[in-house]
Amino acid sequence: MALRHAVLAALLVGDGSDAGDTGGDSGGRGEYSGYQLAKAFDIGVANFWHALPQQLYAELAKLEKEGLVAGRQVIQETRPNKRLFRVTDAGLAELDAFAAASSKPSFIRDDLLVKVQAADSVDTGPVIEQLEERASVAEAKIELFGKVLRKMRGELDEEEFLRRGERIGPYLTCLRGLALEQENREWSMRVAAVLRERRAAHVER
Amino acid sequence: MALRHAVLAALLVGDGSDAGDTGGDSGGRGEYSGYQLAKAFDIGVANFWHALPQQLYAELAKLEKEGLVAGRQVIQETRPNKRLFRVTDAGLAELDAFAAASSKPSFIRDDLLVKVQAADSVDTGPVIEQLEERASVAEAKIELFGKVLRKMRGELDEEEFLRRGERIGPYLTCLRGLALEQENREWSMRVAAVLRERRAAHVER
DNA sequence: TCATCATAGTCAAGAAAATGACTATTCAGA
DNA sequence: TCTGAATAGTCATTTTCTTGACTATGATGA
Repeated sequence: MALRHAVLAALLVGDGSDAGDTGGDSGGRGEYSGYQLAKAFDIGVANFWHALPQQLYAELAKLEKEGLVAGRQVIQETRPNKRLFRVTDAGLAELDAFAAASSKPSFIRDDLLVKVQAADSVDTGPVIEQLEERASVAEAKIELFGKVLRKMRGELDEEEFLRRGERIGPYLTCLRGLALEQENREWSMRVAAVLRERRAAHVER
Repeated sequence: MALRHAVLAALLVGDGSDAGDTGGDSGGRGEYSGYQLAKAFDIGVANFWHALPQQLYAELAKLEKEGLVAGRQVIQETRPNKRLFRVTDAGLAELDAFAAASSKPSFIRDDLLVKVQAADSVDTGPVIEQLEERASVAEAKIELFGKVLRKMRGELDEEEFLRRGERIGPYLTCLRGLALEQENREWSMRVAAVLRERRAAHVER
């Protein structure tokens, strides 16, 4: 019972879609199809919540049945039809209650760290490769986040934006993603270097 | 099929136990009871792999059935009897294969980040409290990790240890945990401050 | 023209994980 | 003497996740 809140939070951000009707302010609430949501999840929310598209579709269906989101069919001619969802007032109330309740400790699971933990007992060759691969993926994400952040804050500088901007939630979580990936890159590169040196020393010996 | 590798990696570290027999080198492999493993997981492995005690017991039983770990009964008079497990050669081979295979992308899930993402639409009061709570928990972990790292490297300084120390895997993962918690603390404090300021501005308005 | 990508989903089986309760014993402290 | 914490586990139910399919259409590129 927790993916639901991530979905609600992601839906709230709204916009970023190419959905025709920009008319009618819905109280800062956006509209997404399951498909769009899946993509938004991938780049934004994935920094703190991982989920597969199938889960999102299933969760949206459940949320609709419970009245926390409202869906409407959009018939398209050039594309398959889709259903757009927006958060209802009940959904907003649910999110508010969630925010007030105590948080579960954060949950992490990382194969690569397990491999590093076992580095003294296994062949480090492939592990080094994976660390370098990860560092370069992190690098790419860092650039992406930089762009996303610049776009979100527009003309304002960061301090200014955080003080007066409307809708800073996604900005703050994106900052976290950025810091995480920077840390990820630093650590991966350092560990790769350490393991490489030790391999070299081992061969010479 | 992945918790198993985290368990194997954790078992390899070994030692830290008060088990009587320190005689007989087992090739750098330690021995743990399920109970001890659960505690070791909590402080060490939990930085990159979260698991409940029940899962560990279940996984140890499976691993034993498959011959990847070997258990032996230890009869105790002052305490309930226990079973100690050590990784077998087959277990080591399994870990090695795992290390060589490609890694799944890391998996993260964090309630508090979901709340921050929704910060523009919910009451931020409780969220601020939770952020501050998290910062202080992170602070405590930072100190703990500092101690653990100092203990692991002994007399040597870090560079020296990473070059010549035996068993650096757990050290490297602990470094990661440290960096993660530092980042966690910085971010939590900053976000709490930003949200506080905005609340204040909102009231004045 | 054929292949493949992007859009927009749905379904079902099986593995894994979370939850919550339950059994025992010993030791320390109120 | 009673309570509660630490040690050392086990069991069963439910929920959640993962895996791997399958259905369509339109646009893009070779």
